[in-house]
Amino acid sequence: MNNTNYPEYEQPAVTVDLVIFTVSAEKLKALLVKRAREPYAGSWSIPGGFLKLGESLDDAAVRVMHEKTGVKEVYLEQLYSFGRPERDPRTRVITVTYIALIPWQDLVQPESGKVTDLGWFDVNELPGLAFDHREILVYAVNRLRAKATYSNIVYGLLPVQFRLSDLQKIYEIITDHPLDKRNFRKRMLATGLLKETGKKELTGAHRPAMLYCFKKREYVLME
Amino acid sequence: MNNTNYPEYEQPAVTVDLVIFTVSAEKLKALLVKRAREPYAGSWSIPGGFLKLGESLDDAAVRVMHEKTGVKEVYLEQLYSFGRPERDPRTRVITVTYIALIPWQDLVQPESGKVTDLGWFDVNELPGLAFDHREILVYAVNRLRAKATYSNIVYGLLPVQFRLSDLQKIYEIITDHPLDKRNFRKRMLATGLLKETGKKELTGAHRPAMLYCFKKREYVLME
DNA sequence: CCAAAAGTGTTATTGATACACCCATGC
DNA sequence: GCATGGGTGTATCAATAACACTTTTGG
Repeated sequence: MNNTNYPEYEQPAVTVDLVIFTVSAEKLKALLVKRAREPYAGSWSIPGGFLKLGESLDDAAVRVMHEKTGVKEVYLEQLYSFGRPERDPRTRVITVTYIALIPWQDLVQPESGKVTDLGWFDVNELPGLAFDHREILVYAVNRLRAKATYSNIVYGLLPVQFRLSDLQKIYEIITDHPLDKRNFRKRMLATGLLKETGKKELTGAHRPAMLYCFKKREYVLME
Repeated sequence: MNNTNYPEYEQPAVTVDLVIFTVSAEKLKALLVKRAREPYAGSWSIPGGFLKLGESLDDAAVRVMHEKTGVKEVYLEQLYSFGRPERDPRTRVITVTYIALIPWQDLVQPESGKVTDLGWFDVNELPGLAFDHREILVYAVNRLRAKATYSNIVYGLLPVQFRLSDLQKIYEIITDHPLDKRNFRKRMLATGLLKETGKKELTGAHRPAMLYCFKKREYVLME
């Protein structure tokens, strides 16, 4: 024993892994990284990295987010910690996972042009994933679905200004249920979280839509 | 670098800490341990321990629970992972925290007879706590409050058989709101999660109450 | 017969759901 | 003028909330 009462035996490694969501082309998608090295070389995995000793868990999540997407200001929420002893074949690794939400419009190069080791995948058509990353991703999708129904979490998937039909579409994609347009609008406006911008959408061969924004871009429980 | 692609620099320590709840004497209480050693020697803290390399996070939680209460079969749920670099003054420690619920009646020696380094504290009258344990405890209470309103989580605080008034009292204590007796009973029976046992409470100078139990003692969402 | 907790229904209010047509624009 | 999505109101139904007295037992 040392005099600090801390164990001297080996400690597990700690990583921070992210399930980064966006919505595009009517699909809920997650960002995956193709692994370059063993184990699971060539497999897709969710992005992550080792926790550095000086940084908090949240800081590590922000760092990984920035490394993979170039974006810093996003919705981030700790999801769960996974730590089965066998989840990494080499050594003991505890992973603290996060959900991140990013508006499709904020991505620097949508559909990852020439970068082939990064890809956005429809969460309903996932490739084989390394480690226990499928379990993590499924857990994240369930959490996102649940929170969409009782919070304004989807603001993280929308640009600053949006049409009510954009908002409705996001809800429909995440929960996979169609919504009634009139009831949806009534309910959303009743929350008091939205504000008309006064501006109108210009493009499109149809009546232009009022653009709305969230009064505060922060997580709030609804209803 | 080694050939496993794992960092050779120092890893943080990983602990598993528990917020163990019970309800007694009309109060929601948490189990605290008086620290024997520095840092925070003499302060109260939530029970916990270092993760062993061969055990899962859940296994570690069960182990700590058993060590402190002598009880193994309890409701356990992972709460959150805390990892501010300065949260332990000596070295980097990530803690994965859990909530545990235990029926007062299951405790071997209620009000911890001669054991003075363990104590049950009203969550509204907490002593000074070591590390960031106050933050963790407050977080746990909020989670328990929230879940009480939309799940049957309170089964973990009740013995196998109980009166509907016991159930109501638990809800009132956790949420700190009085409930209407008739509406409460209607709503609870409507969930279909309860079953009459046929037995009746015997003690007491009043009409004996029907005893109920949960059809399944497992976590279910309500409403 | 008194104290103590158990048990039991109805009404009013509120929120949720279902549903169909006209409007403004670009081409 | 036609195709496209934008925008609006009412009626029904379901869930929730408010509310007070009778019953059974022990002492």
